[in-house]
Amino acid sequence: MGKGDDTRTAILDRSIGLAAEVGLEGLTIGRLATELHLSKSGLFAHFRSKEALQIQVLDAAAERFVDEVVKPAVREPRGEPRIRALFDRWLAWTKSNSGPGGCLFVAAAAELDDRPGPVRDRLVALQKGWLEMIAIVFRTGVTEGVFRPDLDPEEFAHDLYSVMLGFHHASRLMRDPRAGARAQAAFGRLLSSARRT
Amino acid sequence: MGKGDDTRTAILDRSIGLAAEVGLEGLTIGRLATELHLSKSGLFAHFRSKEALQIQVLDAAAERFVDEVVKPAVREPRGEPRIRALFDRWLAWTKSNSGPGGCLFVAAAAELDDRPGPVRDRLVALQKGWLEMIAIVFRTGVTEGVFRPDLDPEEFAHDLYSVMLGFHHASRLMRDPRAGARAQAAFGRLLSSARRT
DNA sequence: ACAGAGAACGAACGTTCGTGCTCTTATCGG
DNA sequence: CCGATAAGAGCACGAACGTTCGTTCTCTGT
Repeated sequence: MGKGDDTRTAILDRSIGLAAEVGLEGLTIGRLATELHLSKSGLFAHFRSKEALQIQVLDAAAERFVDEVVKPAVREPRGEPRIRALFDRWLAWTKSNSGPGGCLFVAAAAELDDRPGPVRDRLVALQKGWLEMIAIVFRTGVTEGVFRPDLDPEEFAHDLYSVMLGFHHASRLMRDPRAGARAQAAFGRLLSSARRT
Repeated sequence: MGKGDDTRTAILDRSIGLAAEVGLEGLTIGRLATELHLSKSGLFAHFRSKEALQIQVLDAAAERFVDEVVKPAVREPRGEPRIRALFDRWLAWTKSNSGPGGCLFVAAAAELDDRPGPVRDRLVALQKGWLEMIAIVFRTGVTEGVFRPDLDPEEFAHDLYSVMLGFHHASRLMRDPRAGARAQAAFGRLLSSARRT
């Protein structure tokens, strides 16, 4: 504990925002130090390599994501309300993440596509966890009798993620004001095709 | 013209592959020169700045995309065959683009999300053109009477692009062998919901 | 009061970055 | 076959990169 942890938290905080803008590779220790009024070496000492920093940034972002998106959602009633909360909060997370940059995970996903290494491995693990979370929520909806039992929960998760990616693209890159409405519409169609008849 | 154009083409060729791997920012003149057995300065002379190189890389990739995806697709019959050809060839383009890296445009989209400048502007323009192309193909399907006239063609384009993004994510990052099948399934659902009853 | 740990500093390292020069070699029209 | 012109090499630059080092504070526990 103590002061060091506060600094570390502040570093990771800024890193998340910065990495969402310029990527995990574009994230630079020098710039980070300047913005936080630290020396490069002092900042560097908190992590012993840039790679370690990148991984910890991913972990910190995931922790925040769970707090802001997953936890509140699982407090909603099983079935449709819960999955809708998941979706709505994910949208809000992507929109905020404040200022520029969009969602760190989406940015990192494209960046680490084909660059093997521990950082990529960590991201894949986190994404797998998130997709599994969606699938689980869907499955509980099935056992509750509101979703069709003949559907593959993982495919549902995949499709939902596609909607989210489409939203990110339309809103962040294309700056399309209809992005939100379209994401909601696509989500609605996905839901209604998953509902038990 | 002469030899210079051959070199330029070779540079852009390698640049497209490299940029798909490491991004347009990660694309480096030094590495490019080494791989192509050129001097940094000799290579640099072809473009007068890195930014100009990045833009020309985007343009070159777009040109190739049109040749490999759009042109063959518009030779297909109007309506469903044409839009299916568009989709299938896009999938093939994303898979090949040979070796690692995936689709340059998807990578660039995430990278340039919130980084203003001429490169981003160029990418947005190209993406807008591509989305418009999808919408136009959809519209001709409407006038042919095979697609529902009450649907928004641009929304259809948006939804189709979402499917593509989902495929890219599942296949490139997650290395999910079911990515192709799921993309086809999602495409099938999108199509059947767009067909006239 | 003193020892030790933790946190941050400034300076420097070897590399690589993009970008300029100048100079030499190839190419091609008259 | 020659001379203009295009293409590329060679070299150097300032800046930024990640990383290491030795040092200096400021706490905390004994």
